[in-house]
Amino acid sequence: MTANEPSIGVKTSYHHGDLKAQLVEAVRQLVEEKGPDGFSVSEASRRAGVSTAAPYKHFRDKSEILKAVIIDGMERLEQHMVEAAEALPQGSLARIDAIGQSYIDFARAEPGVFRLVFGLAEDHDEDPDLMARGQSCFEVILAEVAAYLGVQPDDPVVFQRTYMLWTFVHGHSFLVIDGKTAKKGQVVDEAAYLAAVSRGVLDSVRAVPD
Amino acid sequence: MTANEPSIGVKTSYHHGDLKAQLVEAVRQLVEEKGPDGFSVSEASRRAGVSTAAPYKHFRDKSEILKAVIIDGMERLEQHMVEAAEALPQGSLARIDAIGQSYIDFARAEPGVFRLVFGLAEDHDEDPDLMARGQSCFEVILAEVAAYLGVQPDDPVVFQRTYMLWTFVHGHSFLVIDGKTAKKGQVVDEAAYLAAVSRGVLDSVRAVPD
DNA sequence: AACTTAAGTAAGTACCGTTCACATATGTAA
DNA sequence: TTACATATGTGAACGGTACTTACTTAAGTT
Repeated sequence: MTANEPSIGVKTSYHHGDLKAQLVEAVRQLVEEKGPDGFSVSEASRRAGVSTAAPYKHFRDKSEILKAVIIDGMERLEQHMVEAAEALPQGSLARIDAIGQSYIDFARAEPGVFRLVFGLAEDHDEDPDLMARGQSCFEVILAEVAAYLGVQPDDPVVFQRTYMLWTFVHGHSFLVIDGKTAKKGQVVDEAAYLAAVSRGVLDSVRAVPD
Repeated sequence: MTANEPSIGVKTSYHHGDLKAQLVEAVRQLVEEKGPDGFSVSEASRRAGVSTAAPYKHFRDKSEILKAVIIDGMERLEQHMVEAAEALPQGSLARIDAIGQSYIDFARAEPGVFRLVFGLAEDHDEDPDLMARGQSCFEVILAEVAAYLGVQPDDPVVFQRTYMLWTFVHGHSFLVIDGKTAKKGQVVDEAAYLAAVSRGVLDSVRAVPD
């Protein structure tokens, strides 16, 4: 046992009992505190109250721990979106706006994790777990757009419009957490702004040729 | 002198002559090769053919080297945008589209640097150099949008529309380099897509209340 | 030619990622 | 219960990295 007491969880015996989950939680906290690349396995171990070698019984290497944090973040983001949608009537613009807003809110609440989820690692597209989770998130909005437009989800126009909305919300989220919008009262009313965009994308924009 | 020959530049004498610039270039290469957090000062020193302590005569610490790479990237991005615009008539939608396309092209060509420019470091918004460079980039599009809409650049509507365009292009760029669009023939014709969005944002979207 | 300063070096410190040999707890089967 | 396999912990070590320090050498400057 080290001189330091663990700062999260309790290690009551030689065996920890829940180390894997607590390491993920420790890394999540560190990522928010010090930025996506500002965490160390050592520091996470210290916070969980175990030796620096212990994590390697649960994860192959540092990047696997990161991946677990990313997947956890994706799951929470999707849940956040679903919850935001539930309160509003299906097939309504308000519901689509609420989903977009929840996406932006998540980025603001957990910028470190958000950055991690989207692109810190270069090789996301080679990992089937991550791609599947991402697809699952995308389908939440896709289903809503299909319902609003009154067509089948596999109609190409649904993908196009959903993608447009996503790029907008995604881009705005990044610019927000990068402080690029921090100049005084720009984008004062985010909700009105969102509504204008979704209206434009879903009602006004001409079809893009396939 | 180390056993390794420098891989970029030539060290003809005890004094290097151009170490600062060559370190930035070495880091730029490393960032593209190994990702934004996959570079080390040591490796960059090795590539420039100097000892690992030499960089600290030119930069305070690792983050200052990164910042130099970021500013260099921002300058090149802006130049890229300006060059793309020059070929086309001022005040035309084609010109605005070309600027957007050059932005996306840059992200595709230098995904590592692009990621660095936008948000790897958490504290961009606290650095006046970086903010000024970013603003300068933004103003390139702002001026074009103002010209297209036929109003003064300081008109609030110009900011709104420019910001909308930026979030779209920015979001799309990130999704592209993250491989999130890599599923078959989605967004087949990027140019047509861009044109539809810019048309929608600049011609169709209702005004957002201030 | 003497002095200051800019720009390099080698060696050292502290930390980090990872592995290894080993220790201890837990589960299963005799 | 006992014996053994397995899961999960430890401390010590290795090499790599960021950065500092004391020292050296080149390049102005007067």
